[in-house]
Amino acid sequence: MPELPEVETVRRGLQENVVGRLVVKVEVGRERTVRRTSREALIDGLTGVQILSATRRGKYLICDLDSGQKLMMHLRMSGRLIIAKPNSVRPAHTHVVMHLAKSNVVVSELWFVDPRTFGEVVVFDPDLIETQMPDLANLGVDPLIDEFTPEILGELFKNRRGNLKALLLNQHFVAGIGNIYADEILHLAKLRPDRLPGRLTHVTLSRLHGAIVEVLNKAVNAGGSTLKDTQYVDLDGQTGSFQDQHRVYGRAGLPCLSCRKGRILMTVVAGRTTCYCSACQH
DNA sequence: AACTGTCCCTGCAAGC
DNA sequence: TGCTTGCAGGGACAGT
Repeated sequence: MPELPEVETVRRGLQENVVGRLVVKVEVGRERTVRRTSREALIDGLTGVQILSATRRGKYLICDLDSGQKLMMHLRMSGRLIIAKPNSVRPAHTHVVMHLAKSNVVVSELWFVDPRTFGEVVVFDPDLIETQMPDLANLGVDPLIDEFTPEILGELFKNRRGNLKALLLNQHFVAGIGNIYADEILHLAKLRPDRLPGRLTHVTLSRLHGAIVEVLNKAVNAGGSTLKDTQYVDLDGQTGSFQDQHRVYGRAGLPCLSCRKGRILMTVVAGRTTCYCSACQH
């Protein structure tokens, strides 16, 4: 599933292939992908507009447009952004197509492909972010962009109920972590996913902080994770390779690669399938 | 206020 | 073999 490392890999592809291009034509297939506004709003907001930047916050992709508006794209479960030559055969579930020009020559198409249709594409006015994009406006700390220290993590977790995994998954605290990386982070930090976050010691908070930064950075360097069911690929259709470094996700019943004593258990925590080591996570 | 459960949607795999 | 069923999951929203 696209989480922070996959979205960052896609962002780099946008930087390379889309920034500086002029959108000359926009097609919207399924209206559900543009449900936050409308088909007309997306077409009007993008046609004849130049894309100036490609940034990321958590799992959100945001592009500055020369109209003063911003483009937001979210891949959610199964969304993919693909760069293609003009008039190529499109895969099933291609819901938005942007025709991109360089020096007034159409050079490529950007496809938003999304089988499960949870993803979305929207053009919004940055002055209205609080009302139009409350989820984006209230996003938590991005661990690879914002200042992020064990102390900041401690402040975020102070007096919280629930469990560690639920907090890691909550985008209002730390932004960008999904189910796979939450499990990998907790395993590296040697913390049980159902552990209560109330009074973590400074040492524990430092370990968790270090694990968040390390896992996310390593995954970005590996181009993200491509799983069997979701077929995540970057803008050029390349798969990621971090799945080869997963130590708990998808390894239920197998021995722990870290401590070599425990087995990887599969349970449900925070309503999500959760894998952790029976021996080395406390 | 802050947490948990349900829903949205499709493709795939397991089971009968 | 061919159907049905269940599961996967990010985030909004409803419920507690």
